[in-house]
Amino acid sequence: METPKRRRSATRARLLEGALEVFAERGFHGASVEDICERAGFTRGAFYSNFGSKDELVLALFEATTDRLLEQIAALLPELANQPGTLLDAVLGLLDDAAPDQRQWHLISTEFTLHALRSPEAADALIRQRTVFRQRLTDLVDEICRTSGLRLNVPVDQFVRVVIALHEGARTQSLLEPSAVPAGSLEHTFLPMVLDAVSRP
Amino acid sequence: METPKRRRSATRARLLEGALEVFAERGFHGASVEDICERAGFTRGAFYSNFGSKDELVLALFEATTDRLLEQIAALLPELANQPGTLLDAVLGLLDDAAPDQRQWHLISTEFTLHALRSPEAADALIRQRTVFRQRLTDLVDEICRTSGLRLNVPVDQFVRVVIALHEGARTQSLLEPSAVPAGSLEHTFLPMVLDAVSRP
DNA sequence: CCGTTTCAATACGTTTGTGTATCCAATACA
DNA sequence: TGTATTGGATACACAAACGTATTGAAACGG
Repeated sequence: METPKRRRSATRARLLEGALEVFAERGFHGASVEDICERAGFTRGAFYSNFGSKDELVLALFEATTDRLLEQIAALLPELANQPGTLLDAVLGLLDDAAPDQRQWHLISTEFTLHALRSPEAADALIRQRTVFRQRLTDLVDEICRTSGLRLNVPVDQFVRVVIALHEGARTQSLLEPSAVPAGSLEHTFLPMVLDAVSRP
Repeated sequence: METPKRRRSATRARLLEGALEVFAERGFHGASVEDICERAGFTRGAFYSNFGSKDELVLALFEATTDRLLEQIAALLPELANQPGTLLDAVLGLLDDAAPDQRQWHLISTEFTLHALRSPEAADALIRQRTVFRQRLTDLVDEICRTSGLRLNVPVDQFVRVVIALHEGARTQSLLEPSAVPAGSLEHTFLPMVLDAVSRP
């Protein structure tokens, strides 16, 4: 139907995509609006007719990216909950497969986190997103516990927080020293111990 | 004796200190040389007679900051190794007390890490620093194991990497949601389980 | 078909930041 | 005490980035 609106939202999407790439490469402050437009194949004119400012873009990008991530998770959930492996396989699978590009997502989300630690409103948005994300993981764990009869003796939310913390910390080390710390190695070595400890009465 | 050299190194130090603060507040790219000089009580003249460029400052700041951190650790080591508590108390104590300001150090080191993930030379420097840091922790663990007869059935370096990963990931959550995740809570809740698991034959 | 509207391009002015070149004061040294 | 040196301030030139104002073209509505 409405071709113009489609065009508009298409350029908006391309700008967001370009922003994602350029932010990952050069960081938030290091990337200029010009860089982003060039990457997307537009000029600044297109940018300022779609966004009021760079800050506004950042917020929009954050929303768009996390929305997509959460959709991705929703798509993965049924498969992970029912299919074969253990609880940890499912949880770690979710953490690994949620984002299409681990490195890029790590760079972007870390950048956002730094931003949030300096800006209360950004912190609000980030906390909301992370809360939803954790809730999805919590639901997954609950589901698997129910079907498998597993019982945890710590709050599931606490358990999920630890898995996330370890995963994020380990990812930093993996990206920095890929050969010394293969992706997922720390999690797969040590999380079973934790799970074992928290799942016995 | 040589007053001028002292003056020079004093202004250098004040510039570095200012840079540390301003970088923590606004991020690396977000902080201008002007900002840093103003914070330190100088003008750009002073800056460019002490540093060749902003990049050079960043490297120098990184070296200076990590040097101080490692000194701090060296000072803490004997006390922690011999005195009262458990192995985990010692290790977590070291991680907590090494930096005088956890928040600032987290912001700075995260910033450096992002920088390193985009710049191979910065990565080299960061990896070196982290290797030394881990080695100190490894030594501490070894020492405590020797005096207490404790025996780990995983490589100590692996164990230390996990502690660091969890600590760094948990710190992100603590800084973002201080009330939901009190500092150290995740570590103190879950690391004992890991230690217990890796210290039984 | 012709006016209108909309979106992106172009052109422009302003600000911000970097780095250099010059100047000034204070200390070192003969 | 006079001269040389050194460190930091001031002034300046230049580049990059932002945001605005204007223009052009393409789709839509009457």
